[in-house]
Amino acid sequence: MNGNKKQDIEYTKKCPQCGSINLAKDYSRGEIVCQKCGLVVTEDLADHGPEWRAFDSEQHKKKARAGPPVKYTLHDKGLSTSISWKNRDAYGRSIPTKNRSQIYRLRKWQRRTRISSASERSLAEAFAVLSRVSSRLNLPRTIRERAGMLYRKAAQKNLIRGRSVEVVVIATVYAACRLAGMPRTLDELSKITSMSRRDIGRTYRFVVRELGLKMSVPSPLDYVSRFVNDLKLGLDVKKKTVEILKQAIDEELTSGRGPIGLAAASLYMASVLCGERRTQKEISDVARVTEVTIRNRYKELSKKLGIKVNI
DNA sequence: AAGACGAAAGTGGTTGA
DNA sequence: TCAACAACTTTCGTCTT
Repeated sequence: MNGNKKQDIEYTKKCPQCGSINLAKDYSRGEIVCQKCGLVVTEDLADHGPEWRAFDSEQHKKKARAGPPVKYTLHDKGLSTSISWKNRDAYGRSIPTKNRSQIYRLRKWQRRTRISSASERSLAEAFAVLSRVSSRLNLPRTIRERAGMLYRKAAQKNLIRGRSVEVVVIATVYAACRLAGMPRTLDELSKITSMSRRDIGRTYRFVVRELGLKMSVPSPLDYVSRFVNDLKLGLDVKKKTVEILKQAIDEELTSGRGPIGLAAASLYMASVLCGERRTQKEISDVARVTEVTIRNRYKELSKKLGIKVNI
């Protein structure tokens, strides 16, 4: 990274590294982060924003009752008092028996509130991770909420035990994307987090099994919108791509083939046919498959569907 | 010079014994 | 648990525009 990130850069300005204007505040870390290249532009935001994100109205009520926002890392700091188990007061005098039952009740409640604050703390951590991951992916709110719901279900069922909070959150994000018909690859997830594809996949399968989620196999059609957007292509190209893919599905050319490769190849063909041509390289960059795969698929499709593509 | 092409060898995940 | 297998990637030399 370049060394001048501490200069006075407003988050309304451009990223000094890649020039993108897509900078976003990351409340959970107190940073301004470039959404394109990941550069941390500024640290230490003056306003750390709300401690909590509300994922549904019920949760909002629960979280909103509290006073001013506090950084979750400071949760509990200086606020809790411990009550010794010895029956002595602050001066070391023994406490009269008539007050003992009162002290006992205090201890009991302290024990209870400790337990609840521990679980709330881990939820806070989870939602911080969720917020970070989903802003890196530019996920719509509905998907974030869905991932949040999945995580809470997983937490209720004690599925986090023995796993890191982070990997479970990422797995729920992966699941939520697929449920919403906007699948991301495990590679994408592992690239923006510190977890490996293996671990995310394993945790994902575990969560799906334990929560009894009904997952369907991703269709190539699910990828079209995103790729069209990323390549700034028109609506006609999108329509054409979908048309080609539907034909391919009808002719059963899709089984056993990777959905991304199929989507990429169809998009390539459609872009040429519509006169808004993108190179195989450009498409392979956004689709994250190689040009070779795009070539193989598109050769196959144009031959079997009888679609002539003149380069 | 850039893009497209395709052969050949390598990689990681799935499947079935 | 292991080997076979198909899809996909990497690499690289060649052809086309």
